[in-house]
Amino acid sequence: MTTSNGPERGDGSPSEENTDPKSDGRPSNFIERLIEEDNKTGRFGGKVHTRFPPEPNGYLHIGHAKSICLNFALAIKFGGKCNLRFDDTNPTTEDEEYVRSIQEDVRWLGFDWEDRLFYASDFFEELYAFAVKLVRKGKAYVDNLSADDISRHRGSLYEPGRESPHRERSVEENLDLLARMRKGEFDEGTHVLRAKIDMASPNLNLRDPVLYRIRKAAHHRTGTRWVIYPLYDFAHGQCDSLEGITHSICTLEFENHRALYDWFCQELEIHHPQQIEFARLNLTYAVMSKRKLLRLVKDSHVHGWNDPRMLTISGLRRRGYTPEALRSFCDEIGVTKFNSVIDMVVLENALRTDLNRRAPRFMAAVRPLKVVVENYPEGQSEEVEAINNPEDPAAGMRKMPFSRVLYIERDDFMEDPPKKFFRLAPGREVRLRYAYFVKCTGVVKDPTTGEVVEVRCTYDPATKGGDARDGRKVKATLHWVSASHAITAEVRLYNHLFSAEHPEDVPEGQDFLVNLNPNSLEVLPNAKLEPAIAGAAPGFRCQFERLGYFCVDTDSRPGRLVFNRSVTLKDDWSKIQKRDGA
RNA sequence: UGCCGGAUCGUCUAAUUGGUAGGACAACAGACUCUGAAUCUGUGUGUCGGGGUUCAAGUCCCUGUCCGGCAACCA
Repeated sequence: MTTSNGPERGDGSPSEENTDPKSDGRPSNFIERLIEEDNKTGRFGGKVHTRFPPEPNGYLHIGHAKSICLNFALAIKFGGKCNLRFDDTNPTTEDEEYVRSIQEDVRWLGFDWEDRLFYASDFFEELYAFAVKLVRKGKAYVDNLSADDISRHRGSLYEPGRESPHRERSVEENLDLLARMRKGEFDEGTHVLRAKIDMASPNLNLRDPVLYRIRKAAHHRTGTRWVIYPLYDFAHGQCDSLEGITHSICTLEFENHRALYDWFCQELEIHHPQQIEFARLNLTYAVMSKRKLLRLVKDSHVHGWNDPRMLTISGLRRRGYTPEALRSFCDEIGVTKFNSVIDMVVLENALRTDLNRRAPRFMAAVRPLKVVVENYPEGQSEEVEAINNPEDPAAGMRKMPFSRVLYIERDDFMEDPPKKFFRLAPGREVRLRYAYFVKCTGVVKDPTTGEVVEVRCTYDPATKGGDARDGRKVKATLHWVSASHAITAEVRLYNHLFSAEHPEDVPEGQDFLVNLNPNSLEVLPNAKLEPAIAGAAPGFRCQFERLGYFCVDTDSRPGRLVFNRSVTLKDDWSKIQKRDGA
């Protein structure tokens, strides 16, 4: 066997080396420029330490991948480190399951936090001490206004807020109240700790933000040890500080929180990282918010978080995406503060580019159409040699069985073809890749439906291997499989989950679900595959020639392979069809 | 009516910080081709508007317009 690249697991590693960020020296985005500036002035002693800080309340998606790549690549590029930190300050929404999946996803993407795995909950004691310090300084107070009242006192975007009647409690009373909050003496919602800043600030985040709330819920790590939990603003920056983060990179919606971030670091007199905001990733034909993804899962519009139509990392992984493709995508789209929407084809193209280079090719008729080669002896078969990967000579060759009855792709035959169709049609000759030229002599139709159920052909023995020695040309080369040797598999074709380019643009009163694409999944239970692929294991990726890149799904069972279409090949013919408005 | 941020080809993104507006993707055309793939070649009236400074402005100043975010005891 000359095959050197047979089906094997495609989830992993040997060839999937980490592609480091471009190191052409020049900063490639505004964040790198800011860091270079800090390094020049010695602001952090030339140190660069970033972190990826997910909340374990959902699965990671492609937007997180952008952040992960950014943070880890920055650390690599500047010779620093990047931590993984779970921002687990809200016990009611967080779960161990997410902690597990997030770590798996970050690792799969190719990044390593080494021994620097942190949890905000690791710092609950320190955070509490910070709160006490603030109270002692007269910069925080316990309020027992209701949530509604606090909200009402906050004012509006256009009017200043009003101070709480409890704002001027004594330090002693505040200390006492805070201690009793911690001890669990009060019910949820009755008391909060608030910073004392400025109820008239034009930045609403500075209107005495809540620092701690009472939540008598079990935390996935600290159990019932705590009944008060810090809010994001009071946890995030201080955790950054405690971990020695230098550059705290987050998305644009936290821009207005930076003033608070800075205020805490100053008042607490602790190491003060620089918060830098960038625009989150948006893609056409997709939604990205965790809330909406959760909705898709909970309402069963998809089959779970790792449904291959989901742009979660686990969904993309199952779909057949490679870490390399995702990384190069993230690199390609850049980092700015501009609220942009990336065309989905950019993502798809990143996968094509990666897989074209290294995916072995196979033949598969996913919508098989029977072809009988009339002048090929019944019961006879032979083997033809096929190239495993024309982009990679080292991938070698394999043999494919050829015989009298074959399957071709239904789309490759038309009884009455339009002008630009140059595949098989009555009277026309085409090449069966690596095998022979065949000429269509007729069709057999279903007498009731009129549907073509069989194509009749003759082959030219002189064209063996696919070459016509007489210099004869054909306009098309088709993929095919031998019917008696083929294996049957299920193939799942995926299309955009949403049919609208911007699914969230909906008329008043409707929501993004109206834009769900009813044809996002098409299951073809009777695809015919060449036998060489029979042993493929889940995760194995390959190209089905002329169709696209596919991978073996985890739903596969012995004797029953299931393939996911990861992405189609580019297809000029379908473009012509669309343009000529078929 | 407030605060913060943003605006460069269709889309994303560069521009040595005041000195030839470039790349990628898309699109189109062609070459090549045993994948209508890949590859190669070619194709662009793009700096939000109006003023100003300057020999020179995407970059600086003034002014306007449009877009996004912000009023959880979520992150």
